[in-house]
Formats: sequence, C-alpha cells, structure tokens
Amino acid sequence: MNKKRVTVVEIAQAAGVSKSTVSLVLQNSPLVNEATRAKVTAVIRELGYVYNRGAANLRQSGSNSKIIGLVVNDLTNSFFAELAVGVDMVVQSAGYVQFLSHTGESPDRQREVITSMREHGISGLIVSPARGTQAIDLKPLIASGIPVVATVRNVAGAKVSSLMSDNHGGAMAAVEHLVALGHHRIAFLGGFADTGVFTERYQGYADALQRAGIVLEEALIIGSAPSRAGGVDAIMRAMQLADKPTAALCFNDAVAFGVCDGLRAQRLEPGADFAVIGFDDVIEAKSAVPALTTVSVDPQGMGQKAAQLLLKQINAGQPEAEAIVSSVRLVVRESCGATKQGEQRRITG
Amino acid sequence: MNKKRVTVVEIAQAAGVSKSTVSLVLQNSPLVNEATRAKVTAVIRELGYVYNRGAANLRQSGSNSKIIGLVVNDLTNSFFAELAVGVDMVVQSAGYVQFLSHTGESPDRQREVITSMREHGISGLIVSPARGTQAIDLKPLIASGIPVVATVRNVAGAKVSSLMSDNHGGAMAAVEHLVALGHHRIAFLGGFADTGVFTERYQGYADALQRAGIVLEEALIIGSAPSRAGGVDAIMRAMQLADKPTAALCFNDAVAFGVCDGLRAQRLEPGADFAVIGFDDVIEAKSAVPALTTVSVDPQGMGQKAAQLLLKQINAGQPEAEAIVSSVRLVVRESCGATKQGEQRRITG
DNA sequence: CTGTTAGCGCATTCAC
DNA sequence: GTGAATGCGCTAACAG
Repeated sequence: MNKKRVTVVEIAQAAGVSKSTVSLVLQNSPLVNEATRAKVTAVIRELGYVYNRGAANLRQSGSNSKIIGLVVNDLTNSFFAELAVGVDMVVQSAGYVQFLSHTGESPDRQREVITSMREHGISGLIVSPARGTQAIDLKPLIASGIPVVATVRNVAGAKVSSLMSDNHGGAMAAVEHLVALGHHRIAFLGGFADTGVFTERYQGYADALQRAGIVLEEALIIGSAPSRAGGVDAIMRAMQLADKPTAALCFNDAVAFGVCDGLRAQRLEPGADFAVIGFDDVIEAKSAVPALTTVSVDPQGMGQKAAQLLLKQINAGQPEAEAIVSSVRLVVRESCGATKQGEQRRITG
Repeated sequence: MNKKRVTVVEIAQAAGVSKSTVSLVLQNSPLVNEATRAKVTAVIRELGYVYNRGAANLRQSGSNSKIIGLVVNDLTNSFFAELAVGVDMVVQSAGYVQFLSHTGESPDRQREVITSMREHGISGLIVSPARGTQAIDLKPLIASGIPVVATVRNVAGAKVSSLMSDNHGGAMAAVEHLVALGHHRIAFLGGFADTGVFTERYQGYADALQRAGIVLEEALIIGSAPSRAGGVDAIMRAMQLADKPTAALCFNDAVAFGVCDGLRAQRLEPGADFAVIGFDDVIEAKSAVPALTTVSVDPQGMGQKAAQLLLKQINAGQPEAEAIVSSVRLVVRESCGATKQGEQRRITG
C-alpha cells in the first residue's frame, strides 16, 4: 500500500504539458498562461501531488532547505518548552520547519543530534548548549557557513551570536523598583557567589544601590542554597538582625518562595508587610504564590528573538563572524493580580 | 564565507578512489578493503565531509528520510513537552530526527505544518490533533502510505492508530485503591457529563463500585466546573450530606486541588481525614499540594510508546489500515513522599 | 574488491 | 508561452 510519490512528470503528462511548465506553475511564475495554470493546478490537486523540497534543494545546490534546528538541553523545563514555542512561531511564519532535539545536558547527545541535523541540511541552528559544551563542538558547523545562535548560555570561545538574559540590568531594575516604593533596607538573599549568574545579579544589586545613594550593608547579603529551603533559611537569618530589612531581592524564584514561606511563618504577609522580588528562573511553579513580584525574561519572547536573529543571518548569507551579544532585558513584572494560570491548561477532551 | 558542501566526488579524488567506493565506506559495507577504508575515512574527516541525506534519499526513491514529524497542539503544556521528550528519546536512538511543530489548537496551522512536513518527506507522523481536526485533514497523508499515530485525542473516522489514556481503567484502579484502604462511601466529584472523558471516568468509577459490591449512590455524584473553584464547591456540597463520604475520586487535578482547599477550610486534612484522588491532567502544578494521590498517565512513557508504534509501522512498510487503539494504562501513584520536584529544575548558570 | 554508468525529482538555462 | 536538455549528490547495478 506504500504508494510512490507523485512527481512533476506524472502531473505534466496528465495535464498534457511539459515538466518545466509545471515547475513554473509551482513557483507562481507569471510567465504562464492562465488557462494552463488552472489546468495544471487542477491536476496537481487531483493526483495529490506534493512538492519535493529535498529534490528542489538538491538542484539549487545552495543549502536553502527551509529547515532550522533547535536543540535544547531540557525540554522538560517549561522555560525551554516556551522558548521552543517562540522559535516555532516565527520560524513557521517564515515558511520554515523546525527540527527539535533534546540533549538532557549531554554533550555527546548534543554532538550526535547536531551532526544528524547537519546531514539533513539545516540552514541554521539555535542551541541552548548542554553544560560542558566546548567551542570545538560548534566549530565545524560554523565553519561550514551555517549561522548559529546560542541562547541562555553561551559557548566560551565560539564565534556565535548569543542571546542571554541581562541579569545585571534585571537586578538593577528590581532594586530601583523597590527604592521607588520607598524601601532603603533591601536584602539580597540566596545563592552562592560561585556562579557567573550570582555575580551578575549581585553586581546589579550593588550598582543600583550605589546609584540610589544607599550604602551597601554586608549584613544584608545572605547566601544560602538556591532552593526553597534555602530561602526559608535566609529570611530567618535576615529577620534576626537588629536592623531588619524591609524588602528583599532573591537570587531566584525558589529562594523567593522560601522567603515567602519564612515570612508567613512569622505572621508577615509577603507583598504587604515585606516586599519580595525574585528572579523568575522557572524553578518553582508560579500558581502556588501568585502574589509575588518577579523579575523575569519571557521565554517565548526570547525564542522569537533568537529565531529572528537567526533568520536575519540566514538571509544575509553572511553569518556574523564575530560573537555578538544581544541581551534580553529582564523586566519587573507586578503579578499581584493573581493570574489564574492553571485554568488554561488542560489536555483532556 | 558560505563554503560549499564537500561532496563524495571531492573526497574520492582526494583519496584516489572512485565515488562508489566512498559510498560503500559510508555505508559500512564489508566489501571494501581495510586499507582503502582507513584512507577514505581519514580524508573524510580531514575535509570535513558531511553526508547528504537529501540526495541519498532522492536516489533511493523510497521515502526513507529518517525523519519523523511530531505535531502537538500545545507545547506550553508540560504534558506535551514531556511527550515530546519521550518521542525524541526513542526516535533519536533509532537514528531519526524529529520535526516538532506547535499548532496552538488551530486546525489551519496544523494543516500547514503537516503539508510542510510532507514536502520534506517525513517517514512518519505522530500527532496530538488540534481540537476540530477532521478525518479529511489526515486523509491525503495516510493515503500516501505514511504511517500516522494519533495521541491523547483520536480523530473520528480517520484510519490511524491511536494512543490514548485508559480513563475507564484508571478510574477503576483509583476506586479499587480506595476500597482496599477500607473506604466504601466514595464520591465522584467535579466535571460535567457532557464530555467523553467524563463518561469514561464515571463509568470506570461505577463499574469498580459494582465489582466491589458497593451500591452506587446518586447523591455522591456531584458535578461542578472542572476547575479548582468547582472542586471547592463540590466538596462543600458533599459535606452537607447527612451521610458524608469518606473519600473522593475527582474528575481532574484542578478539582482535586479545590477539594483539598475545601477540606482544609473545614479543618480536615486531605489524605488523613479524607482520602482524595485526582486524575492528573496537568492542569494544576503539583508542587502546591504534594501530598495528593493521583491517577496519571506518564507523558514520556506515552511519547515513547507512540514513537515505538510508529517506527514499527515504518519498518513494516505496511501501515495499519485499521485504526487500532493501544491504551496507556493509568496508574495510581502515591505521591505522599513530598517529592521535591521543583529542586531539579533550573536554567541559570 | 573497485570503477563505470545511469538515473532519483526537480529547477534552470536555452531554444522553439 | 512552452519544451528539450543538463546537473545537483548520491546509490544501485553491473563490469572490470
């Protein structure tokens, strides 16, 4: 029952014209008679012809496959799922299809899927590199002239465009927001100073305080595990200070949730009695504490930007040789409106 | 800088052999001398040759593109994200790549992406149909001999394999679980009797009761909106009965969460004072109430099964003409261990 | 074991 | 406007 694919020749014969005429019709060329065009399109529909992009692409000898690759390290994380949706949106409307693969943080798997994608002739690649990705992993790809953009994490030494969140700017925005609300004793809670992300966020916090003319107090910087439990721990310690803070910027959302837990344990209502802002790294589901202000990067927006950047490079023909960093700005988002996010998710029926 | 792709001829010349020899090497044919093989592979690596699957596939004229398509209606829903991961796993290890597209419940978009995938010569398709998908949408695809398997929802009238959750069996399992725990006044809360899903689950509930020799009481069937608020409403009404239930099977997880809310409002601890089981449709995030028993289908497992089913059909060459229903069994999962699911999700650093 | 020949389905010159 | 050739990168038959 495995029917062979209908080809141009067959529809040419059926329509009583030549193959090239059919080809012209397929490309909407104006050099073809209206009558013949109608005839041809009719036959095409009738015989159920489908365009063979592979063959077409082969003939044009330039890699114009109209397919882009997207490789993420953890699709299970809703951040990346949304990123993929964003990419898919712009990619789809540009007439491309997307290869999507999941590496599960394995550089080996990543190498495999990337070569596989190359064999299929992708015209561009968006990658959220697995931990431990080396520049050499992307080297042959970019050497062959295929545009690559890295998201979320960048690859040291690789000459690719990178799209990352502006942690520094986001932290500054958060602090400025709190200052505008009248706070001047603002703690920085959670995380350990051993990651680049921590440094960026902490530096933004420090810079914003300085700009606001507030002196930074070491006592208000309280490190902890970047988890919910860590957050509880951090706020507990903060509230034992003689001169308590009135607000806190948390290293990430898990910490922020923990901080809220800790506050409630002390009969304080987060948002009312004590302001808390967390970076939204999508570690914790939002629905549990809807009344939390977060600093976040919109994953779909990031995906769209990445795709646009990639398409621009594809169309330019000349991928950027230099690594450019186009950062997605984090924004302070007041989410106290208790968005009923859960309501719109369902799979049944 | 857009380097042309290296071809077999070039590496043939460089290695001082003919193209077919190279071809044989590429296919790991045993008909080639060890020495020449070594020479050829060396040159291949040196020149950075990449296999052109498009051309190969063209020559073999049979659709053996080694790519499968996956179209989901809402990748934003973690259920589908996990499904995609499951599909990707088996597809990857079978040497395939996956086209992934997102329809956002739009049948039009779905038609577009499917044709696009067809043009690229997919050798199989897994689809979670958008609401409103007609059999005619899949007709041309299956007519061309490309295996299709539908997941989660099936398409009425389309002769495709479908993979759906066993709502009936899941409900029975849940009730049996409760009966084993000693309950005999078990309510069925939430949902409206206007969907197929409701009917299936309700029927499973009824059948299990009968099997356990418990007479079904109309009063214990309390419909409501399939939402958290609906759950609160339902349990409130249930607890006003003269003869109160001691356990409840909820139409979905949102309802279950609402039921828990309602119980707490009455100073009852879910799981301890009153047993509640919910179908896990991933409507509500789990982290909020970790101590809830759910009946759920593992999305990754479902994805894997779908992919396996598809690959089997692809390899058989003869896609099933008849629609077969291979159901994924829902299982009762005791999650009172307070799984710290949030901890393992992070994107930073 | 290795080289030669002939297409796969399509788009692109060129003639007509 | 339309038809006849040619080649994209590769594999499948055969010949050597």
